[in-house]
Amino acid sequence: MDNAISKIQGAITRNSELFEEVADLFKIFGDSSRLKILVALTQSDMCVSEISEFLSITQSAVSHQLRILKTSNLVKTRRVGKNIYYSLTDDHVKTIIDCGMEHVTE
Amino acid sequence: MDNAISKIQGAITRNSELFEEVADLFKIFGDSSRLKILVALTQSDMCVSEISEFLSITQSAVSHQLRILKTSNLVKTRRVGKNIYYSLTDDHVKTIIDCGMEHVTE
DNA sequence: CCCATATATGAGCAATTGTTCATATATTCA
DNA sequence: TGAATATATGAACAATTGCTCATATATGGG
Repeated sequence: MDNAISKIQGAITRNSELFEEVADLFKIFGDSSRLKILVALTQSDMCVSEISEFLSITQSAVSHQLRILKTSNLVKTRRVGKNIYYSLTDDHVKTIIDCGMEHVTE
Repeated sequence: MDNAISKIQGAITRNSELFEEVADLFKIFGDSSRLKILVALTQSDMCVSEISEFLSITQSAVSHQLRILKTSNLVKTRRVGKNIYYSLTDDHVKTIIDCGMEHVTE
């Protein structure tokens, strides 16, 4: 009696694209540099050089990661003089991170 | 006045290992095969061949993914005759997935 | 306008990842 | 016990990833 199972299969196959999107979202949170950037941004907007400094990685590396975050609409930018400040687009980000934190910290 | 920033930096640097753990958790959800397996398991326990069938990937590939899920304690197993049934260890998994789904579906 | 500073971008590379194929292990049934 | 079935495992490989280096772009100050 795999009727129940085949219903599940149906639901998942039918929404395959959705799950791929969700997986892609999680993938973004799945790198510690990006995660730390996002965590930092939940506390305060920051510019590239600030992030680069506290993560101890190259400005270039930070820029690359920020581009990924921006492309996926998790962060937005505003220019202030020579600096470009990054901030979260919404607070889903914080919710998701908290969700993961809760699991890890039991 | 980067006092605020340096506090954030401190908090993140101090908890660096925690964030790496959290990132590793998200990484697991960041593959669509694994995600779909987890989603399926929120609905019903399933054995390897059932999963393999509905995901349309090799039994071997499923086993490999299940091993990852088991190693990270997201799923547990029980043997029933020739089959090994996989189930979620707790419902944090569902919570996390729902979190991500909510963001994607706006 | 030119120079210093801030950020972005592209190429290249090592490391990691997800899959498949072949094979090993384990359990049931005749 | 031996064949059939279910699952696990290891090697190999292509694809992806995250970083660095070099360089491009853009802004503000003198």
